[in-house]
Amino acid sequence: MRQLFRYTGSVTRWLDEREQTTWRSYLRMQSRLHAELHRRLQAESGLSLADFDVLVALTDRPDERARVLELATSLDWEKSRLSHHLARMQKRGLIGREECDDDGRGNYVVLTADGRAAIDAAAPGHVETVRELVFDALPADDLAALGRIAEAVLTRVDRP
Amino acid sequence: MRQLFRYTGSVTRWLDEREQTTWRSYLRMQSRLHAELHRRLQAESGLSLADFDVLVALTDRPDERARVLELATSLDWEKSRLSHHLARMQKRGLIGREECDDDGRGNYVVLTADGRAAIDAAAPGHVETVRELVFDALPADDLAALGRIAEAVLTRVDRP
DNA sequence: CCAACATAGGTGATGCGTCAACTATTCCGC
DNA sequence: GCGGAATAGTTGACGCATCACCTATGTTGG
Repeated sequence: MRQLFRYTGSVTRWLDEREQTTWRSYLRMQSRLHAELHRRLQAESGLSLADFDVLVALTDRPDERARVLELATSLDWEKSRLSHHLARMQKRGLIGREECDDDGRGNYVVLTADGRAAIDAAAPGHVETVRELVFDALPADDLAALGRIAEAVLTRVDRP
Repeated sequence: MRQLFRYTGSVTRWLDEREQTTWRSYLRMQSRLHAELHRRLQAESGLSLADFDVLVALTDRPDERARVLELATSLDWEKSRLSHHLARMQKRGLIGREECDDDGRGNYVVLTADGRAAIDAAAPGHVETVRELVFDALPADDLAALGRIAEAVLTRVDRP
């Protein structure tokens, strides 16, 4: 990452050469992978990765509808982010809103026919991209390691 | 990710249960990790991860100066993104500009004293966070796997 | 009942990232 | 040298993410 070894007097434990190489590779991979997934999805379907996630979360629901905060929880998004995003998606006709009878504050977010068509059209290509860029590139044991790594890091991040 | 198995007639090879679990874990990990690294860096130093990367790239240079497109290349950023970001960083006094004698179109980006102070103050805490959230969480063989995985995926993404 | 509080959700400002278009210089072939 | 292509860098528009704050409705203890 750079001459991080300059601060040798600090209490910080610096990264050694291998750690530094690994970290740089990870950062570069995640940035390039995200960009490429986004680019292809956008080009093939006009959806962003965020759109895709919202639509997937909606189709996961029994009635293809959900309260805004339910959706925010299952996406692990801030409600404000979701609110802004839903407004844009609604303008594009991908989702709609319905009154919530038992809670006057609430809203249901519903999948529109256009929204369903969009996710149905986008999903196969996106899955194929993920397979091509990730799963086809990894032997079984590295795949298993990836799962372990993700869970281990998540445990650290989620319990600070 | 959802009922991706619906499209069984398609040519797409779907993800099996283990692949799907792994993929979801990865997505969640990368999103939470990035958010947490950003949050802590921001709280402790007022720098964003992007600011950090730019400042690190600059301190990597012999004279702590670089042409804009050089910087863009080493960061692997689009020149437009960098241009916008440099404008914001300049407004905050983290970097400055200098005329380029041998190329009238060009600019040198230079690290200011404030910029150097900021990166010096931010780096130890950031490295410590990375160590705590990632390296301390992983046994040596998973760390090695992470390096292999990142390189394997990068090869796929970079050669389409 | 009603005041205090909690909850559902939206809004506006600001920073960030991408795209397409633009300006200004330099390079290169004639 | 000069006209067109290439290069360095910026700009504006727009989508996206976060933050702080706001409104409206529901809930609850006295």
